[in-house]
This record gives sequence, structure tokens and C-alpha cells, in this order.
Amino acid sequence: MPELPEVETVRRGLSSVVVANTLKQIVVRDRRLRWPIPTDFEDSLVGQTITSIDRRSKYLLFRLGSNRATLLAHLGMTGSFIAYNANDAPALKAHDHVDLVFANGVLLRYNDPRRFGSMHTFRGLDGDQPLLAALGPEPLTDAFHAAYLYEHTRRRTGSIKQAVMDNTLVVGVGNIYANESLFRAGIHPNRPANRISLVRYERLVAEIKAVLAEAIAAGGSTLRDYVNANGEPGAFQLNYFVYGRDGEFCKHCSGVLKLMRHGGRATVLCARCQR
DNA sequence: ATATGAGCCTGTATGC
DNA sequence: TGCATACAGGCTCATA
Repeated sequence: MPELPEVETVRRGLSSVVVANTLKQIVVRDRRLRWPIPTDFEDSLVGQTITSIDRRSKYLLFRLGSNRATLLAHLGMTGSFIAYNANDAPALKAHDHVDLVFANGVLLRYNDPRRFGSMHTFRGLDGDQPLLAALGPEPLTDAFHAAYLYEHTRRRTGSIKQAVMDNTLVVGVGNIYANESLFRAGIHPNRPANRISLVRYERLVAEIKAVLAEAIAAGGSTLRDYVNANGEPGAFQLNYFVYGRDGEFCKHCSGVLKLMRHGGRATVLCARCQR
């Protein structure tokens, strides 16, 4: 399940193979993603050159050369982009929904069993895109800092776990990294967001940045589906303190890790280390 | 502004 | 062995 580190790893891998290359052919086998792939999708891409790939939250933004447009893609829960040589690409598998074929022989294949991902092109500013307009700051930039988080949680009585996963507050912190950063910061996931001091927010922000940066450095986490642009898994799952470890021992105090739920999402915590 | 829950979707794991 | 069920959970949308 790609979160920010996984999407960033994909972005880097894809950039090295498609930037400065021109799209020759688009094959859409199934338009039914999170939203249907628009019928003008293929025409808006053929002949376009990728100038760069950016990331905003967990969205990939393929910048197109001549018409100042952008291909906006989201991997959802189970989406993957894998780069092949068009000559020796493997046989089609289930859920290979889209192929992007480049003039230099690169084939980008999008596979997404659960079809929670999305893909469409747009022209104009990112901020005019409804999917991007309301997003909070990027966690790895200076715009995301303790005072910001403190100020924007003064009226939030809901749990800190749900707050850090709210994309209007900060983007890119999914369930896994929310669990990990709260453990690392020693904050109980149930704690109301407006009952956390600025000092503790400084710790939390530092841990969110650290865990995301470490995960990117490890090539992301692979639990089941995630692979990078070369089809390879990440390694950060080996460094989890709490996620998926309920019933096991806390790596700090050896207490037994507890399972609870926030908004239907699994939360794992150490009740002794997190207050 | 904040909070909650439904719904999207299929593969995998579990229980009977 | 089959079948039913729960779960995984990022995201948007509707509702309060």
C-alpha cells in the first residue's frame, strides 16, 4: 500500500526512465479506476514529452512538454507502475489496466487490482485541480512545523491519530507512518489533538519527518503489493516498531503491543511508552 | 471548521 | 474441500 515514501520511490525510479522521452502509444484496457479514465486521455498524451515527474501528497504529476499539461496519477492502495522494455515485456497479467509506450522503447505498465488508483490529464495550475486544491503542506518541507500543527489543532477534539492522517492538515502520512511516528514520539494515538503541547508537537513533527525520510532511504515498505518502478520491493517494513506487531513485544519496554481502531483503521501502540 | 461513516474494490486469511 | 466472512485502507463524498 503506497504511502508517501513509496510514491516518492516510484517517482524517482520513473523519472530516470521516462523524463525527456516521448509518448508514442497509450493502451487503456480498463477505464474503471477510482474515477473512469476520461475518453480523451489517450489523445491528450500521444506525442507529448515528459519533462519531469513531480509528487504532491501521494499523487504523481507527469509534466508534459508542449501543451503545458499534466498527467495526474494516484496508485490508490494497490497500484503499481513498472517500467519494461517494450520488446521483452512480460505477458499481460490480470489488472494490467494501462500501458504508456514511449518512443525510445520504454513501456510503463500500470497494474491495479483494487482499482483505487486514478489517472487523468489536466491543463493549468495544480491548485485549480479539485483533487489537489485542499491538500495540506508536504511533511518534508519547512511549511510543516510544530507551530503550524499546534495552531491548526486548537479546536480539534478528535484523536491525534486521525488528525495526522487528515490530508487537509498534512499530506502523505498514512496509517503505517501515523502509527510509527506516534510511537516514536511517545504520544498515545487516542490523545485529543488539542491536548498536546507545543513541545510534544515538536517531537511529533520531527518523528514524522524522520520516519518518512528513513523509509524513502530504504526504498519504501513492502507488505504485500508495493514494488518500485523496477518491480522491486522496499525494505523499511523491517524497521517498524508497532505497525502490524500487535500482540508482540514493544522494542523499547518489552510490554505487549495493543491493537485498537481509529476510523476503522488499525492502530497498534504501546500503552506504556505512549501517553 | 470539525467529525463521522459509507462506499469504492479484489486478494488473502480465517472460521465453520 | 468448499463457502462465507472479515480485513486490508487511501480517498472522496455526504451528512451532522
